Amino acid sequence: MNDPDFSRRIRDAGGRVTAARLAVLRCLAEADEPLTPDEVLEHLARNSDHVPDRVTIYRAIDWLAVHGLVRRLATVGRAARYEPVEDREAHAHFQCRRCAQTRCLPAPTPPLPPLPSGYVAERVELVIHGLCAACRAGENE
Amino acid sequence: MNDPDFSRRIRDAGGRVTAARLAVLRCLAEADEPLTPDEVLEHLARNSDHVPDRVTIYRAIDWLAVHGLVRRLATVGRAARYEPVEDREAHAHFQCRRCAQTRCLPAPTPPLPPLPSGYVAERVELVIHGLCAACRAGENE
DNA sequence: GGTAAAAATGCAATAAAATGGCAAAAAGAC
DNA sequence: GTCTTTTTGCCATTTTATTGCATTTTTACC
Ligand SMILES: [Mn+2]
Ligand SMILES: [Mn+2]
Ligand SMILES: [Zn+2]
Ligand SMILES: [Zn+2]
Repeated sequence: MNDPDFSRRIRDAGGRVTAARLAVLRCLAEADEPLTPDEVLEHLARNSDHVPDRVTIYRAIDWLAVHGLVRRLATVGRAARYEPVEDREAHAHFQCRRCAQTRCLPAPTPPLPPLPSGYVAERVELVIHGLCAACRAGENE
Repeated sequence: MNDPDFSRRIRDAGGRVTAARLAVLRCLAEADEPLTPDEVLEHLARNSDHVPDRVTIYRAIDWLAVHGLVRRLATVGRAARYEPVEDREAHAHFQCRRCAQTRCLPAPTPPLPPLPSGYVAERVELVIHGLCAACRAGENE
């Protein structure tokens, strides 16, 4: 599956269309929640034919982020999480403090608050911290 | 300076009042922006008499966070950032993508959006990503 | 299709941030 | 001051990410 849209977006961003970039981008687009680089590697190891090196995944994600095809979320966990930048309006995320699950919420991002002079905003991010349904149910384990 | 209020809050939380906990809590309270554990260590190394071990700082911060005296922010950088939990209403933060400066904004946190059923929110966090005044000025360096 | 230049990759080494184990030290109750 | 429990310091280790460099892949051009 050599999705022509992914290829085009990479080419339009001025980069070379490589197996690693396509695989990473497709992986993030198919996931229904933001993934860590390691989770991307796991997914590719299970579902893909050619599995890129871990460093290549880091570099591919990084390139995609710098060129606006994916975005890195602010997280409380140790690992970074990424999601594809798509048509969908920017939205809020829920982060479970127990299992670190991060999931997209329907809520749109709130409006930009006033900033100190000279500061320029590029993105507004809303993070809800709490317990997911599963963790709440089994909290006393 | 053995601030009785900090001591009391630690004791009320059920812990022992130690030099490290007091120093870390005071450091975060005196800083005007959220700090990383390493920045706390630097501050203490410069301003304090007894400088705790790095691991002790991690453990003190962690204890303070678990007991609600400080809170950990969601960040895009690799290092965690903490700020004291004080009287002040929960507020938004600005994170500079170039220098990683994180600063408190006057804007209060927006209301909680609807969550999937079974999910419980404990905190709402608003993060503004962009460029700080200094980085914007010198962006082409 | 073949060739050359530029960009991307794999692999090993290294760095940054955080955590775990354990004996020694400090804190608090008496 | 003594005793018990908690905390600390030190060292080793883990997790996550980055860097250097030779090799491979991509793309532009013929
Ligand atoms: Mn999302
Ligand atoms: Mn703040
Ligand atoms: Zn959970
Ligand atoms: Zn800046």
